[in-house]
Amino acid sequence: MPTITDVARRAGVSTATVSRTLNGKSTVDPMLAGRVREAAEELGYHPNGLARNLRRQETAVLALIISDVENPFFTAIARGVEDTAQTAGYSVVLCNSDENPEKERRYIDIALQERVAGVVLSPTDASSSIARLRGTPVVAVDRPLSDCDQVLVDSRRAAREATEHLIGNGYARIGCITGPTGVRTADDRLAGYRDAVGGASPLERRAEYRAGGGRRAAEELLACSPDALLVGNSSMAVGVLEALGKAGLRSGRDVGVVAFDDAPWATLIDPPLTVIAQPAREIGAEAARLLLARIAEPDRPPVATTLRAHLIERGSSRK
Amino acid sequence: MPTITDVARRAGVSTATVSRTLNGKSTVDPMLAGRVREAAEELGYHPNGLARNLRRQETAVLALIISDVENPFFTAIARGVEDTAQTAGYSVVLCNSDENPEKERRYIDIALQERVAGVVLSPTDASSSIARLRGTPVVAVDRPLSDCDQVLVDSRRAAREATEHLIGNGYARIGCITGPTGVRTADDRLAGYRDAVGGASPLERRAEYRAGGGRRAAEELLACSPDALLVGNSSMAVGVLEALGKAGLRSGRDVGVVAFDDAPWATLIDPPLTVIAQPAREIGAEAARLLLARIAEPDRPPVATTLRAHLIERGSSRK
DNA sequence: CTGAAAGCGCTAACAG
DNA sequence: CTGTTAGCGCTTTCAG
Repeated sequence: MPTITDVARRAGVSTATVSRTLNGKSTVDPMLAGRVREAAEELGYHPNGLARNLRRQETAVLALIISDVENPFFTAIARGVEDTAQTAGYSVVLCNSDENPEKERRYIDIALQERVAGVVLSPTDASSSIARLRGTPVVAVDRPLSDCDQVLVDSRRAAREATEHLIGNGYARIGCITGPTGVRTADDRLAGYRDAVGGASPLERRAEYRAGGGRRAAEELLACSPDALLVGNSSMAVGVLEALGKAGLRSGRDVGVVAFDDAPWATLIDPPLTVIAQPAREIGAEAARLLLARIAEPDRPPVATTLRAHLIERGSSRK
Repeated sequence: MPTITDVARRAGVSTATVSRTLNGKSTVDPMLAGRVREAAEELGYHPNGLARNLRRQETAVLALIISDVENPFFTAIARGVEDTAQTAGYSVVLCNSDENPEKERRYIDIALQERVAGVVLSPTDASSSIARLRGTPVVAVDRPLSDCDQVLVDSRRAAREATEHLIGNGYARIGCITGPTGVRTADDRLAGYRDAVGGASPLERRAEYRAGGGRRAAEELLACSPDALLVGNSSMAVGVLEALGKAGLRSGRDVGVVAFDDAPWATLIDPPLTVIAQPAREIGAEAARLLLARIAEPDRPPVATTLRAHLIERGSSRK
């Protein structure tokens, strides 16, 4: 791979001139500039970003570490981050920690080693890996991280409201299927559910935030004949709905269902799924804004933004 | 941020010793090694990957540039790539080109600049940006790229079979909704459709590979009263099904529907959606394997793998 | 087994 | 406006 020296030699100028031309920093004689560009073109020269960044001590790339690429909620966040980062001249690379603290740690280390300008993280656990991040701007999304910027959603309240909505619609034995213990959103959603039903209930189940988790939890819970279910996310909802179908139960009429996340398919099913829509893209956009702000001004106090989720009432929560 | 020099000073050794200790390359006196590790720990030292890679002239990261993060087909590919890359000790960063050649170009440049070990790409167009990649191992997925390793799916045949399946089930006015001209999978799917219906048809529509595109195309096509629809991907299918619903048409009975990609929700709707399932994860895994092979042996001739999609017959293609 | 020193490719003073 | 030069932080000969 050709280097700046090759280009310089070929154009008959110094490396400094090549650098200046290609970066458009200082002004360069148009003729030399022409020669440089030509030489670069002919050689198929690509600046070595490693060297450049090493020298400049900065990168225009942001890392986004999310816990599940296959979850539309997180990909929507990714879009939000990306859109606002792009317009600010940053690129974003996405890493999938897969809800796995070990993989998360690996990606954090990589982000650190590659000296990205900042990282947006949906932490798998509340604290562990954050310690490593000292020094690099970070913002947490979806789940809290002590002492840093964060963009959260008021899950607890949303869960409570959704449960109250079910109660208001005449459901009396409401179950809750949520994510694993320790995952903050899962805990919060359970807490909100309890707020509404008046404390812990035997109709609570925890499982992976995936279709399989939802299915297993629902199958188990169905033995207790609940008449409604609050479901922790849309992946789980897929499993829950499958389980309902297999048991010959119709959502709404037999078992009221409300799930977090407004999946694209929510209106396609019959009855359409009542959901708690989270402003995922906006979460991403806000996270990117906070990150950019922190990069610009590393010492400002951390800010926590909490966005609101809102209930979209559809058929699955009406008898 | 502390450097290797800081660590060396604190441990009272040379930078060379620090490097050796931390990389476990050569053997180092256990006592010195202990001091080094301790110093590194205390300082919160993270090796600067930029410097390291610059020196070593290699990175253990792969770039995966896909055309739509919000499309489950591509995220499944991502999982496939990631899983096999991980086990080989590589990490993968994901970039979303958003079907935008401009963004694709940016990400390719970044990948090159950061000197990633290789890139997996689902190209937005057949050739343009590839030229830049000379020198870096690349494998194309989902869509072809001249002169390089690729992992494709036999879309044309799958589309033909799906259309024949509809014909076999008694549908006679079959429409086709596919992606934009120039996107190879879109062209292939249309070609397969034509193979089955015996040539170009007035019931063809092209649109963005998104829900909105599917919806608009379907609304338009519905004016021609087709009795069945072959749909280019699952995002489009969402829009198509919405349009059907709005028009009071039931899939299967009124309008047969087959769509590419087995979305998780396909079995949730009524009737369940007949799909052409593509082995997305396997595509990713195979792409990663090819890439790794090429990294190891840059001069071997390009290989093209074609995987088969298969029809999963469900209710939406039966009257 | 350890240290000194060179250099990866680039940018940014600093002179000219 | 252009060239010379000194590193950015790290690894890796080469001596000791």
